[in-house]
Amino acid sequence: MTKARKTVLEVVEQEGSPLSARQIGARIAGHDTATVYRALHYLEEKGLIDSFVLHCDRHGTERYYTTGGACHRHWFHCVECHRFIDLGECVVGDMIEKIGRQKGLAVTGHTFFATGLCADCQAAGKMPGRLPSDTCSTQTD
Amino acid sequence: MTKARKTVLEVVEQEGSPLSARQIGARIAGHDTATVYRALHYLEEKGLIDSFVLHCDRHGTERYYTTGGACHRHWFHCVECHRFIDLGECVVGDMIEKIGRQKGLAVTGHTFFATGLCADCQAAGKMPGRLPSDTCSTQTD
DNA sequence: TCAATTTTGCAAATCATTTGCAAAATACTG
DNA sequence: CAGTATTTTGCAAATGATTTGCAAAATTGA
Ligand SMILES: [Mn+2]
Ligand SMILES: [Mn+2]
Ligand SMILES: [Zn+2]
Ligand SMILES: [Zn+2]
Repeated sequence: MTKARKTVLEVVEQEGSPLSARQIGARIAGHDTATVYRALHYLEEKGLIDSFVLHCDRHGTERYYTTGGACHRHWFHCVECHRFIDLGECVVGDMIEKIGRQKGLAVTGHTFFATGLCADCQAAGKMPGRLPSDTCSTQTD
Repeated sequence: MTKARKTVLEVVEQEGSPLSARQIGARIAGHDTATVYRALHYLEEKGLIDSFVLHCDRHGTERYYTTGGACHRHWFHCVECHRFIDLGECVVGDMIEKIGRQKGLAVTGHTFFATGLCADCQAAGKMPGRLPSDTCSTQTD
């Protein structure tokens, strides 16, 4: 494990919630974007991190990385403040495994996440279909 | 509803399984890529189609479009032949709604799909972690 | 210590998707 | 219907995330 890869892994593990490559790069000093992406590929292939692709109006289509391993989790993405909220350990794995087996499929992976408004943003009076004038107050990088 | 938009909608509805913008464009004669994308945005905003973003090694990160409306479904993507297989009507909507409510979240949408090997590709002796020399026999566009 | 292998930084390339802009199509109005 | 306002489209150029070629730097191993 090289220093760059270790650093990327530590950033992902310490954050706890999903991070984009751009966000990871911003948290690392002195490493090129290509190195970050190559480290992410390496770590995912080793099973040390997981990823999923999410599209939101503000950030477009980006891949997000989380800690990997046996106990994988799923997330909620607030379309207003763009924070991720932990939905807990996977509760759909067994379900999809069973459905797949009924159809003769060998399920090796799945992607699951929800979107909407977090509690804070609801309290702030934001509506799901918000105006473009609304700002992104919490997530700037 | 303009002709271009109607054509795009018909292509999506007639296909039944998810299609990428590229595939949709290939099924339509005489319409620019930009027009296809703009039609897709329009149709999705009107709730006539749904979409999700999926990443696979062969096709990279692409957005896939399906028929929209009340009864939405989820899909399995074969990483070998790249066909989509219908997993039936959504069975996670209520579940995630409940989990969200417990955490004070206003869930407005979710993405859920599985990946692996379809029955045909398993029978053909393909393994989930396949070699780059394996070819994409069924999906060419 | 020296050659072989792997990793990195930098710049350029990819590729899906978006956007500016003027022409074409459509909707409206008198 | 004619004339004008609004919307949509085609084309080309721009975007932005991600990938890749290549030579230098770092690491490995004998
Ligand atoms: Mn976001
Ligand atoms: Mn595919
Ligand atoms: Zn929020
Ligand atoms: Zn298959």
